[in-house]
Amino acid sequence: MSNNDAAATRRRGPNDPERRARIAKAAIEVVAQRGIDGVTHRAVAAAAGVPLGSTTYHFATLDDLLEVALSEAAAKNVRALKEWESALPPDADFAAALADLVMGYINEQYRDTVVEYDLYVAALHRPRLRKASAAWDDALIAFFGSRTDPLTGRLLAGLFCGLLMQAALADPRPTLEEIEALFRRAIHGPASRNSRD
Amino acid sequence: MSNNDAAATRRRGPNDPERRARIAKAAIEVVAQRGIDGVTHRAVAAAAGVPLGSTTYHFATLDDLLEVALSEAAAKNVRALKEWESALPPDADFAAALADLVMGYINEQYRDTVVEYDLYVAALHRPRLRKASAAWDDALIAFFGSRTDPLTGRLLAGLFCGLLMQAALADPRPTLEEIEALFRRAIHGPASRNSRD
Amino acid sequence: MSNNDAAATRRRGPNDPERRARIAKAAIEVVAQRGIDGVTHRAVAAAAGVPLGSTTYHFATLDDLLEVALSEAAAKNVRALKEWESALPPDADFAAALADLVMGYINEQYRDTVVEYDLYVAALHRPRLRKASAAWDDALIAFFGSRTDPLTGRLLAGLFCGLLMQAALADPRPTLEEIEALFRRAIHGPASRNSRD
Amino acid sequence: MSNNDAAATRRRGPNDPERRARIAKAAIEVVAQRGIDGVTHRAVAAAAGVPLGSTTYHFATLDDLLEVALSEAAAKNVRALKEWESALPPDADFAAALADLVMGYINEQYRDTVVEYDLYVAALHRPRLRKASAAWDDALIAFFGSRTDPLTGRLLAGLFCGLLMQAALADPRPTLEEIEALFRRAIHGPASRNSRD
DNA sequence: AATGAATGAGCATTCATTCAT
DNA sequence: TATGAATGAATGCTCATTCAT
Repeated sequence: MSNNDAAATRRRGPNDPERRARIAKAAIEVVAQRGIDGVTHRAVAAAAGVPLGSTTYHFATLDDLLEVALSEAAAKNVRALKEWESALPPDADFAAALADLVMGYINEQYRDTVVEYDLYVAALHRPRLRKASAAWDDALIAFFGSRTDPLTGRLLAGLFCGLLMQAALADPRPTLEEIEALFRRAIHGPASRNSRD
Repeated sequence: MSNNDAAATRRRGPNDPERRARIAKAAIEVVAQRGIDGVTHRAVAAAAGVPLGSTTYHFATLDDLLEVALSEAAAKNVRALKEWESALPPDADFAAALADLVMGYINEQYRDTVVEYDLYVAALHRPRLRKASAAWDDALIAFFGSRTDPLTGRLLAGLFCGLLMQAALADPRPTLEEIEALFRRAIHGPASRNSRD
Repeated sequence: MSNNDAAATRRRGPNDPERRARIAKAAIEVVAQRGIDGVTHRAVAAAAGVPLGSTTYHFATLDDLLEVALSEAAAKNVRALKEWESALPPDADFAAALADLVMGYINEQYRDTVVEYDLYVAALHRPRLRKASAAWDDALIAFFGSRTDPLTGRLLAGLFCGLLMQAALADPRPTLEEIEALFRRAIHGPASRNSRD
Repeated sequence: MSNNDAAATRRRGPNDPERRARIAKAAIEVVAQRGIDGVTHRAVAAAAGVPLGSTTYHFATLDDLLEVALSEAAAKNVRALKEWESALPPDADFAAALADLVMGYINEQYRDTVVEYDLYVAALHRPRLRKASAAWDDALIAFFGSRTDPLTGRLLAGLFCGLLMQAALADPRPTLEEIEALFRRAIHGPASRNSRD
C-alpha cells in the first residue's frame, strides 16, 4: 500500500525472496484500480516496482499471475473475516455487527471489495478462477452459519454478497441503519413476529 | 422480432434503421461469450454481420457502445422480470416462484446472467455504467417489494443478487429445493416461528 | 530494389493498390539478406517503407506473408528459367548454356539463389511451404526434360539443384569450365564414350 | 556410447566431462525437430537434461553452440558415409547402392537429412558455418570420386545433394527404382550407349 | 566450476480510431 | 451516409545474456 515501502524495496535486485509475492500483491492493486482487464505485465511491473521481465519470470502467463493474485486476495479476505468474527463478543448484536462489517467493506475496504467482485465475475469467464471464487463462497457460508444455523448461514451469505455489491454501486450509499435493518429482518424474520432480542 | 423480419433486415446494407440496435445486441452477445474485454469493434461487427466501419459509425467509441449495450441488456432484464411478475398468480407461493426464477437464470438464461454481472462489475470501474447498474438494482427492489413490503423487498433483492451469482459459480449447482428453502426462510423468518410447510 | 523507388512510393498513404505486393517483395528481400528467421513484421515494414501495421493488415500472420512471398519468389524464378530457355537457340550447346546459367545464379542472381534455398529448407519444417518448393522442383524437371528426355531431365534437375547450392557455398567458387564439364559429363555420359557433339 | 554409460552420465551434475558434448548433441536434436531458429538456450538445455546455465557456461553465445553442433553433425555424417562406403563390396552395383543410400537418408535417417540441409542454408547467412558446409561437400566429392573418377565424383556429389533434398520434399517420395535409374544414367551415360542392364 | 535468477530488447499480433472515398 | 483501408500504440510472451552466489 505505502509507496514508501515499495520504493525502499524497489531495485533490490537479484535474489529478492519476496519479489514473487510483491508482484502478486501489485497485481491485486492493479485489479483494484483498473479492473481485471487492466492487469497487464507492464502495469503490474510498474506497480510492483520491478522490471518487466520480472513479472514474466515469476509467472509464466498472465493467467497464472491472475490466479495466484486473486486466490491470495480471496484467502486474505477470508482470514480477515475470521479474525473479525473471533474478535466479536459472543453476545454481540449480530445484525448490528454485520451492518458494521458491510459499512467497512464499502468504505475503508472498498478496494478489497472491488477486487473480490472482480474475482467473482472473472470466474464466470475463466474456469481457472472458479476455485478461488468457490473458496470465498464457502468461507462466507461457514462464517455466517457459525453464529446461526446452516440455513440462516446461507441466507446471510447470499444477502451479504448481494448487498455488498449493490451498496458499493449505490449512489448515495445506503446508511448503516438501513443495512442493519436488513440484517435484522433476515435473521429474525418479519417484524410482526420479531420481538427484538 | 420474427425470424422473417430479422432475415429481411440482416445485411440490408446502408440506411438500415435497425443497424444501430443490431450492433448493440451483438455487443451483448459478445459480452456473454467472452466477457467485457472481449468486446472489440471487430468482434461486434462480426457478430452483428455488419462491416467494421459500421460499428465505429454508429458508436463513436467503444465505451459508447458498451454503455448502450449494457444499458439495454439491463433494461431488457427488467422488462423480463416485470413480465414474469405480472404472469404470476396473486396467490402464488412466492418463495417457490422465486426459486424457479433463480433456476431459470442459472440455466436457460445463463447468458443473460453473465451479462448482468459483467455489467455490475464493469460499473465498479466505469462511472458511465453506474446508471445502468443502479437501474437494475432499483428494479429488483421495486419488483420484490411489490409482493411484500419495502424492507422485505430490499432483503429479497439483495439475496437474489448474491444468490444468483453464487449459484452461477457453484459446482455443483444448488438444487431448486435448496434455493426455495432460502427464500422461504428469508420471507417467513426462522423456522421455529414459521408455521407454513 | 532501388531505394529511390521505395522512397518515391513510401507514404503514398491509403489505397495504394500495390502495397500488398510491395510488402511481399520486401519480405523476399529480407529473406535474401537475413534468411527466413530474419523475416519479422518490423524488418519487412522497414524494407517496404510502410508502417508496421501495414504488414499485419495485408497479411494476417507472418506465415501467410512468408507463404505468399516465397511462392512468388519461386514463381518468378520459374518464369525466368522459362524465358532463359525460350531465348536459347535450338542448336545451343546445352552443357555450356547450363554452365552459364549456374554462373549467373551464383553471381548476379546470388540473392535469388539464396532465397530459393531458404525456401527449400524452410519447407522441411513448414508444410505450408511445400507447395512452393514442389512447384520449383517440377519446373526444374520439366525445364530440363524439354531439351533432353525425362530421365536426363531429372538427372539435370537434381544436379542443377545440388550443384547450385554447393557452388554458392564453395570458396573459391567453381569456375565456368568446371561446371560446364560436369554438365557435359551428365548429358553425354563418361568421357570414354563421349565424342563431343 | 552404450546406453548404460549414457544413463550413468546423465545428470551427473557438476564436473561432468561429457556435458559439453551432450549439449551439442541436444542442439542437433532441436535443429532436427524445430529448425535452426528453434535452437534456444532453453530448448537445448531441456533436450540435454542440463540446467539452463549449463548451456551458457559451455557455449558463450548461441552462435558458438550452433557452430559446434552443426560441425559435429556434418562430421558425423561424413563418418557415417565413410563407414557405409567401406562396408560396400568392391564389386557392388554402385548405382543400386547409392539409391539404397538415398532411400535411407529420406526414411530412417530423415532427421539427419533435415539437419544437414538446415546446416547448408544456415551457412548462406552465417559465414562461421561455411567451414562445416564445405567439409560436407568435400567429403561427398571425395567419397563419390573414390569409386569412380574425379569428374564423376563431382557429378554424383552434386546429384546426390540435389536429389536428396528434392526427394525429402517430394510428395509422394520417389521410389527406389526411380532413384536407381537416375544414378545409373549419371554413372553410365545415356541409355543408347549404356550396354549394362 | 556451475547455476539459475534476473533483465530488457524484441517479436507477432490485436485493436481503437481516423479518414479518404 | 457508410465503408474499410490504414496506422501506431499496446500487449503477452520469449529469450540471449549477464552475474551474484
